[in-house]
Amino acid sequence: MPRSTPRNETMSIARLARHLGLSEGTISRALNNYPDIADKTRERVQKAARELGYRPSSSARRLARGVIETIGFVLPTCRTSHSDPFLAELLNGLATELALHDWDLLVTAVPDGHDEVDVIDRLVGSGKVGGFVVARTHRSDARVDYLRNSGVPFVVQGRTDDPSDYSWLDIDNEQAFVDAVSYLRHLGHVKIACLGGDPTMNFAWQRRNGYVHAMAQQDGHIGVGYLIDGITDAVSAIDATNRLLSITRNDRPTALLCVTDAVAIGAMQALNAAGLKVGQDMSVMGFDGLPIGLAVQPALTTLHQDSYEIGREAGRMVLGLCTSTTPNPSPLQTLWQAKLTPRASVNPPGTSPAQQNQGG
Amino acid sequence: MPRSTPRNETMSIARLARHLGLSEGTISRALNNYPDIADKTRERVQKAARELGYRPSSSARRLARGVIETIGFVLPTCRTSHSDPFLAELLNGLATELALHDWDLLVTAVPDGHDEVDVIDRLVGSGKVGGFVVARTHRSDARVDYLRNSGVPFVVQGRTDDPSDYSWLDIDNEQAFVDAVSYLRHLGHVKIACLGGDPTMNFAWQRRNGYVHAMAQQDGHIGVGYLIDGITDAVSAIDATNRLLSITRNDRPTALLCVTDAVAIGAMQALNAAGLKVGQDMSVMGFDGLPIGLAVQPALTTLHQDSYEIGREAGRMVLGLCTSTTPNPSPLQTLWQAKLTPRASVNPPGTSPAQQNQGG
DNA sequence: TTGACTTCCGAAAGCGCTTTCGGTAGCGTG
DNA sequence: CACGCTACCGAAAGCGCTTTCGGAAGTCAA
Repeated sequence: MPRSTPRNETMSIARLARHLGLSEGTISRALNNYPDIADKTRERVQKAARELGYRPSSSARRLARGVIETIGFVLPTCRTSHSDPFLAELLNGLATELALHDWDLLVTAVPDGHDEVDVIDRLVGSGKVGGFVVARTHRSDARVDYLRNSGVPFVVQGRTDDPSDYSWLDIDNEQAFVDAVSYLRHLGHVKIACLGGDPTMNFAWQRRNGYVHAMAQQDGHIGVGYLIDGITDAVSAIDATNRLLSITRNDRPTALLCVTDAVAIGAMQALNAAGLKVGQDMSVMGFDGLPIGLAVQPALTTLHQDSYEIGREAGRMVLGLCTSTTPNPSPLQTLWQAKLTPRASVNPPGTSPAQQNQGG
Repeated sequence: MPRSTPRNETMSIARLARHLGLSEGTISRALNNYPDIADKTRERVQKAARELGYRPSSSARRLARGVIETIGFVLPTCRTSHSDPFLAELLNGLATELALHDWDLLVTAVPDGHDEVDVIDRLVGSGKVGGFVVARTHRSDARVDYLRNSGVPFVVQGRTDDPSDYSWLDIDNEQAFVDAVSYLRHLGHVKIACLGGDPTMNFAWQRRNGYVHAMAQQDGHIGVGYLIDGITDAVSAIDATNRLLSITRNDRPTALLCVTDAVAIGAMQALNAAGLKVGQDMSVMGFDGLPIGLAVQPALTTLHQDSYEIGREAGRMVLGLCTSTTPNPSPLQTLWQAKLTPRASVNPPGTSPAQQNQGG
């Protein structure tokens, strides 16, 4: 079990130096692969360090080198997206990418009554983090505004209304919903409704815009009451769907575009409860590609985004900014396309059970 | 010359000292509320520090004081519980509690091909964290074994098979499933089946045991094929439920206890697909209290656990251990009770729609 | 043998903060 | 006025590491 011995008191570089009869400076340079150390010495030092379980103190190293090698991340406060699967995966990808480069991820939450920007400011000001990642951006986002003139390298997952002069990566939400509308119209749907999310969140706003623009361009008719904003979870989706169902039979939409899978699942429940068949009486489409979309009946057609990979990429980008030697690196901006994933919850209008898509 | 504007350069304690005509030591003691500093001086220093935006460098402070004030957390690797709502909430609670005490949370992931214990070891060894929190414990857990003789204070969310000599907090999973069985039997159910989770995960094992013991004690009969292990998500739940439905009519269970809400929702989908009415033909019960349980039809009876509060408590406990002055503080152990939350998915066997529980 | 290099390592000065120790001023007491 | 005492602050030694600088060997050509 050649892991560091538990009873490992403080194994400092000084002890190592004494042990080997070398100076501290030599040890340090040997361990950090400086070229002016004899190969024989370097190996001897590295071997001893390994055997004695020496680990440089990161505080001391950071202080001496003046680097941080830590990225900050603030958990979004919005109570509505509490059990947010997207976020968990994003965090996982981000942490993985950073771990692979021996950087740390400092995660903090915003306690009730505290200001989110203050929390970021403390992290940055005390030199605890050398870079930042923010997620779940609002159309106008105080965090981004703060970071923009803080001098700290940062990457935004999502964009704000004015995304020109900073680094971000985002799903092309608008295009995704344009594609979704095209897909539905291609199948023959004309009366397409939309359950939009919180309009202050940019991803929801963009998706909503994609719907509105695509409907306009494709001569689609957005019927009265077809567009319902502010739907953030399955519970509010049920309510909204029931409002759609109160529209008179002739004007009722045949397809329903939902801002997230969670909302789509709520909509499906409401349709079931009303005795309507999803995929026949009404087609339903979500966004995210959650695993549960495969479990529901019928399986949920969705726009899939790989949050884990988005997290990884966010990590790569912020590392790139932090380790860049140029004083003011130009912003990195990456746009991803969501993948339309057809399943059984969407079919041409008036489909009979026999003709229905295979789920899966 | 007068420096009115706070330069954005590094505002060190040395600059502050020069600015005020005091020594660095005095500044430090003034800011840290040492008693041997004149009130007048203290106020003058704190005012200047505030105005000039001075923030002590945390690396330097940590190095000098020999404290860490950072807690480590490793994201679980299990691919199955990827978009795990429980974990996201736990993290939120933990981060909140730590933030309130100005401690940091260092989150890391385990990249593919890396060893989880090595990851912890590096964090501990390099002095990056002064305490640890682990979640999603296995019955036999290498992480706990490592931490147990590492000397680092740590708290485990969940327990291992031998939970005697370390600090943990956990839901009383076994009791919860005992209660669940009692509840179902009280309603008249005798043929009760169970979809258990990954038996190497302790929470799943405990719940399964609760089911087995309660059935034995209450003269319940665990029919052939009634207990199915290894169900970790909605997709595998569908498959397992179909197996239950292949049992001949007379022996078929009338109630189904599921290891998690996600599994329960999969089971409900399978029952629906088979043309059975959940809450009438078969009662279904989950565990977690996810919001989506309110959105499904019928609403899901569940055993609710407040993951956010569990995270908060984990934070309190690990802070307690880390700041304890006694050299070997005795372990803190907290057991929580899950709250049985009756909803429409559970009713006495043979309930007609009219008699059914109200959802909500 | 000398000088000019090269190779390799030790000495020492930090990084920005904390904390011990000691000293000065000011106070009161006899 | 000497004494002790307290209140307050400065000097300085770290914390554990990095990095510059310079010097002692060793190498090679002339």
